[in-house]
This record gives sequence, structure tokens and C-alpha cells, in this order.
Amino acid sequence: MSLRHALLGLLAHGPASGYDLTRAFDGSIGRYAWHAGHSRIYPELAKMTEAGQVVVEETGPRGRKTYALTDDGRLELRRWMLHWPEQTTVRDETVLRMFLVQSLEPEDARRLLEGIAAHCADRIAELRPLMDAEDAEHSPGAQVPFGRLAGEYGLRQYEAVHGWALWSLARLGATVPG
Amino acid sequence: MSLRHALLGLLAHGPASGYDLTRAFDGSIGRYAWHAGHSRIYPELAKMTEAGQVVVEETGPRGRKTYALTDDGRLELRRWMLHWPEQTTVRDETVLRMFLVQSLEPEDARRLLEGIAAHCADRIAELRPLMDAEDAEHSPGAQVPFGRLAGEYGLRQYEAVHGWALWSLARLGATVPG
DNA sequence: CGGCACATGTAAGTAGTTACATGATTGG
DNA sequence: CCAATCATGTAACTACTTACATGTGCCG
Repeated sequence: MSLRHALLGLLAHGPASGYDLTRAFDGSIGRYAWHAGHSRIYPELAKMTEAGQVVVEETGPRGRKTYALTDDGRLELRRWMLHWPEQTTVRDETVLRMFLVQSLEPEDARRLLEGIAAHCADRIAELRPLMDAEDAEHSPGAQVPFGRLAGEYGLRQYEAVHGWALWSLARLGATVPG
Repeated sequence: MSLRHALLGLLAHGPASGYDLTRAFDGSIGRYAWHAGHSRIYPELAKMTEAGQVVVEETGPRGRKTYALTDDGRLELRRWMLHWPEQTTVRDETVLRMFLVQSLEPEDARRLLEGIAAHCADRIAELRPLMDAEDAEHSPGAQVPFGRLAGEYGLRQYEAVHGWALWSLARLGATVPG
């Protein structure tokens, strides 16, 4: 039931509507961690309200309902963040492809790995300047901007995959020289 | 429908029964990439048989059915491996927790990050010698053993997360010195 | 005043989890 | 002979996706 915790976590930064939360999932949290569409979010917010973890703090124009965490919600978020189960849910198509690289013919595998390496290099070239710019603005001692840790994680992720793809290419290349 | 492709990928290494495949998902592929239990695997194998992507190659004792890829199955696997959609499915509780670190009180965040760093260090200490041993046995020019690329990926993953946790601690530490 | 972004919901179908159910072989 | 492991399946429930459905306020 991690959708609930994703919502609690997002609401911990401040009140938001179902619409706001839906847009948040279209960003990096949805691309790297957990995705949800509005058709799941609205019913879940209703259940969370029933469970007393969130409340409708404000009703705006166009029927907008702004949800805020309750103490119970914050408590549940903290419990979940600090208490990791043995086995956590993972479902990642990209990692699955990496696991199955060796099921391809060597030429296909090489082409795939080259594609991965190039893709990672592009994303790194895109992300690194963004992070650096954010850090330049950031005065030491001030609060770390939301998303900065996640952004750094994404960047290091790409760097790791990039390094892995190059390593794998070298490793496979040895089997079919020339 | 990635379960299907996970099964096709596993069967690409050789014929296996539903039981074998179930055990495979309890290993690293299930922990890092995609998990499935037997109650999903058996119906999916039945559908794949109907679709002509696998065949029951052999029936053994205790009703064991050994499945093998057909040409169609291998073709579909290759298509899926080489053709990446814009947005791939991701659902990862651990990464979600990383995204939400900043929703915790600074002391909680620090404790969590310290826990992550320690956990990663343990896994790295465990994996590195395994990989090195495998590489020592591996004669240059021979086929790379199955799982070696995935293992390296896992290792680099842990290293990346480890580095990220330390970086984040330093970053957060600046806001609450002492 | 029209188009777009805002805003919320439900319904139908698919995928995945947990629990139920059963039986065969093998090794000690 | 009995316990563990092998081996396959179904049922009930929950979660998720895709499509359907509707209406509002704001900006140009």
C-alpha cells in the first residue's frame, strides 16, 4: 500500500489537492519511484480521509479540495519511513531488461548496451548543470531545497548505469573480439 | 505485461518448469527487477502457451511440465528488449523512501540515511568478494556467466546509493551542525 | 466568448497478492 | 513411513490502468 505513503510524503511538504498530487506523480517521483494516475489518487485520498490521516483543509473554486496531513498521517508516514520490511516491492522494467541482456545475441546485446550508455550520458549532461545551478543559488546553512536529494540520487543512478553499461560492453566484447 | 517478458527472458537460458521459474523470482531478479509468485506464473505460462510463445517440451514426474521458448517467443523477447517505450513501469518502495527523506525531521532523516549507508556497506562487503571470485574462475574469452552482468549492476547500485547517502548526510548536516 | 488548464470523479478490465487446495516423490 | 520438497492449480481480494464522464474558472 505504498501509494498511500507516497501521498502522505508529498503532503508532508504542504497541503495539496488531488490534482496537484497527480501532477507531482508525472514528475521525477513517478518516473523513478512510484507512479499513480488521478483515478487511483482520488479514491485513495477518500480512504485516507476516512482513516483520519488527512483532512480537507479548504475547498476552493472549481470544487478544489486541499488536503492536509493530520497528526495520525504524519505518524504513519514516519513509521513507514523508519520501519523497512525485509522484502520491499520492486517492479522496474528497465532493470528487468538489464537482467536479461544476456538472453540476446551478442550483437544485439552490444547495441542495447551502447544505447543505454548513450542515453545515460545524455541525461547526465542534462542533469549535472541543473544541480550545479541549484547548488550555486543555495546559501550554506539554508534548508536543502526539496527534490535536491532526489535529484542527486537520479544523477548518481545514471552515472552508475552508465559505468555498468561500459563495463558490460568491455566484458562482452572480450568474448567476440574484432 | 512485463511478467511475460521476464518469463520469456528466463526461458531463453534454457527450458524450465513453473516451479523453477517461481524459485528464480525469489532470487535477485525478484528482489531488484520484478517479482511474481507461482499463482501468477502458472496462469501466465498457460496464456503464453496459447499464444504460441512457449511449448510444454516435456512432462516429468509429479506432473512437472517443462516449458521451452518457441521462435515466436524468442522474437517477442527480442522485440521487447530492443524497443523501449517512452515511459517504463517503475514501482520501488526503497527509492520512494529516498524521495521522501526530506519529509522527516532532521534527526530522523539523519538516522535513516545512516542506516541506509550502513546497509549498503554491508551488502557491498558481501557482494564484492563473490564477484571477484567469479571473475578469478572466469577464463578470458569464455562466455560471461549468467547473472554476472546483473550482479555487477547490483553492486554498482549499492555503491551509488551508499555514496548518495553519505553525500545527503553531509548536505543535511550543514543545516543542523553539532 | 472560446479554448485551455483546472478539477474531480466512476466503470470496466487487467494484473498482482494472499489464501486455499491437492497430490507425488524422494531421502532419511 | 513420514517429513520436506517438488509441483500445480484455483478463488477471493486488492491494486492498478485505461477509458468514460462531467463541469469550472481564467486568460486572451
